[in-house]
Amino acid sequence: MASTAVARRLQKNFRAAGLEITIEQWSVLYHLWKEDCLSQQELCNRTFRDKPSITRLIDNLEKQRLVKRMASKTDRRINLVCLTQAAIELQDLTILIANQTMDEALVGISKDEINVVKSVFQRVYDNLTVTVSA
Amino acid sequence: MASTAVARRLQKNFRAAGLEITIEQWSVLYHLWKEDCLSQQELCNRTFRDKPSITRLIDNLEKQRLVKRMASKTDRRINLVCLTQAAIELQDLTILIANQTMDEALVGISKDEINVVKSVFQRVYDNLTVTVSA
DNA sequence: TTGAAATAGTTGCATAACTAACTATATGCC
DNA sequence: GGCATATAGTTAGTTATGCAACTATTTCAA
Repeated sequence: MASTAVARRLQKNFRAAGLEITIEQWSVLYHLWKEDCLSQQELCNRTFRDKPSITRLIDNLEKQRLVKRMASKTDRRINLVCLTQAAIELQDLTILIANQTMDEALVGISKDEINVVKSVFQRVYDNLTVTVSA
Repeated sequence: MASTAVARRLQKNFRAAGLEITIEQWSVLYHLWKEDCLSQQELCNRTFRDKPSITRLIDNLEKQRLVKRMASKTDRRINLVCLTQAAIELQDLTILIANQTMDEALVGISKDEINVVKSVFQRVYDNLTVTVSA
């Protein structure tokens, strides 16, 4: 319920600022702002989504002219997903809104507590996803 | 990513046990096991979902003959959602699987850490949803 | 070198979420 | 009594997720 509440609030704050992107689309853009022109597979890994989800998120981002698929020159199976100028211009405002939303959510919560939560979640993630090699 | 990993693992464990229910359906049943024959609105409140989501979850649960909508005798606007015998029989097994899944997820995590996480999430939830009355 | 297996991406189908608009019933004030 | 308003639930449209099956391309080993 807490995570749903945060997601709803972030979406609401995007809309209030006139931004027509979903938080899922934003999470893809976020990784492209850190490193542009990633393959769809690399976006799957970094956003923890499966391939069909990324295919359709990129479809919608392309419709909104926020990214473009570019064929890789070295491997013809690969699409590189690259930001458009419009998407580059969204970066500062959306990250500001995301930070403000986290501030709203984290009122009264200490750095130490946040670190405990992060550490617990990392271990939960590892418990369920790290495979032991023989 | 941690919460998605837990959700995926729980769904996988349900399937492995031959259970054809989604975790969203399970979360509705969970509240009905605690108190049967709730209105759809009450299920909205308890599961933190909106009304259309509950309408369709109940549609699907009815198709699978796990719940029945019964007209309220005191207020004709209200559907009471009641468990069938088949759903009552699912309770023990699914709660066992859910507990086992949490055990898998929480390996190496202390009670104190869990309490910090719960407390932080309660405050995040309150920060975003509790409205101050004048 | 050729053919099996691996990798990258897409499509189809089912379920679920959010918003907005809608119907039906109940409440309450004048 | 009658009308405005509130409440309970449904429907329609868009986006997103998971799974399975599919195509295209690359890799690698017999």
